[in-house]
Amino acid sequence: MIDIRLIREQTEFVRSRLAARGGEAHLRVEEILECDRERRSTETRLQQLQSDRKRISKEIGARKAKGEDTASVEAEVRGLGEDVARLNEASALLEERQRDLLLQLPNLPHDAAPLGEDASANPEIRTWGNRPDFSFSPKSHVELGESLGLFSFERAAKISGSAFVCFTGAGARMERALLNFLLDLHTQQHGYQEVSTPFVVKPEALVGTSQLPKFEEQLYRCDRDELYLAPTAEVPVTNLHREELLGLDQLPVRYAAYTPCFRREAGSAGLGTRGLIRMHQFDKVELVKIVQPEQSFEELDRLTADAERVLQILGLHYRVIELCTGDLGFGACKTYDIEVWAPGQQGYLEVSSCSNFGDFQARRMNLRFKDSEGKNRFCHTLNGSGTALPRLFVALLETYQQPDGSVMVPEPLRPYFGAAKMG
RNA sequence: GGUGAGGUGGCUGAGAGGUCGAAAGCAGCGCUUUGCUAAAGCGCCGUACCCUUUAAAGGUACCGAGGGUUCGAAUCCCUCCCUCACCGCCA
Repeated sequence: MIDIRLIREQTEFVRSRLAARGGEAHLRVEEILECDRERRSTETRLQQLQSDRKRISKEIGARKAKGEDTASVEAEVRGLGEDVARLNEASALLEERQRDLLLQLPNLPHDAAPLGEDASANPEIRTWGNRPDFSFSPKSHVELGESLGLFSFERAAKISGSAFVCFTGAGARMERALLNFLLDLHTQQHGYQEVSTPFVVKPEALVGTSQLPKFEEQLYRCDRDELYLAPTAEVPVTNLHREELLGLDQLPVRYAAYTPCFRREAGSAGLGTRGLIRMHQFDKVELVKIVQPEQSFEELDRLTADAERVLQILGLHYRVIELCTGDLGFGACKTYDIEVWAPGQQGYLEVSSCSNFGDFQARRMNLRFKDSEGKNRFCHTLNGSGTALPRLFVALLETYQQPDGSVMVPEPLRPYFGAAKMG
């Protein structure tokens, strides 16, 4: 959520930053300011009336204490009550409307974010490793996995429909191996604390991290209980500290968490044809940080490096791109995507998206800290995948496939997987 | 699911229709005194919003949430949420 005072006082700056995203957000600014003006003038009138009422009521108390008659004064103040109630209602309505409008507004891109309209304008920041050479034509993970009996889409479809998968045998074991490998790496070598949260969350939590109110159609909802399936661990983990006032000594908070992620993928066509790449449910290890504002960009670089380390250890070629203003997610002010090379796809797959949200989420969830001068300020929040499991699985299968259709397991995974190859 | 007890500032905890934004204690900040890994005394010390300015002053609201009664609600009434205890059910 953007600070209404910033919008009020630096209107042109806000408008131009929003315009850099493309879309229509910047066209809403005038509407918000109009609502803000009306709200404030209503509040001022209300408060004047309340002040009058309070003064007179105190006088009544004082007179009664002296045993004087107060009937005439009471009659005088009685009429005020209705006016107060009316203005109170109007003011509450305007405040709610202003909040709704602000919740619909995306974050301002960071000043240094590259300008651009869409993904084609995302600059490549760096690459690591090289595309592997094959003496044969590399197969897709779908073909490899199904012939090795690692997973089945057909069986998953029987129980849950399309775009679900059931890992089986060595595939199920590899999923579990990757999970343990990732959590161990981040908690033992990168300084994250492991948390295991509920997977089902309240709407307030989703408002806090900004999936709601705008992206409701992407979420699985349990209507009877007003709960949603978490689309990413970002939601439960960041909201762990909602409505809190943290001490400086508690920062930075660094969490690593495994959760399944549930996404309706409404509007995505041809979902079922791409194997493990886009599914309604997938596993992910997420990294989340809550930090002081002064440190958030440095922490973003470290977060990205921590996620990259996964691919380096597994020997997978990847590149890092930065999202341009037009491709930036709703709540992010700066984002790096990590894309791993998938030989069977002859393309890069996004396995991690590392973002700094500035105080955008913290304002929504009222997450603050007490700074060294004793002032309460909003924290900055960050998150990034460390990493998504199925796409990592895809890259491993396609990168380490052998001519005979078996797949070598990279050395660091062997203790977790329990064997040197699949098949 | 049932019964009971509770939800008050960063924390602990009083208050039971008017002078209560709310005692006291702890923590924190400042000063004083004495001195070595500290003690005592005094003072300050909630948040949000509004107005005016951006320095200070002022105003309004906030005692789990939302309604109601009243000239006036932390205090009385209703609904809901949460916490704790016991019982029931159950991985």
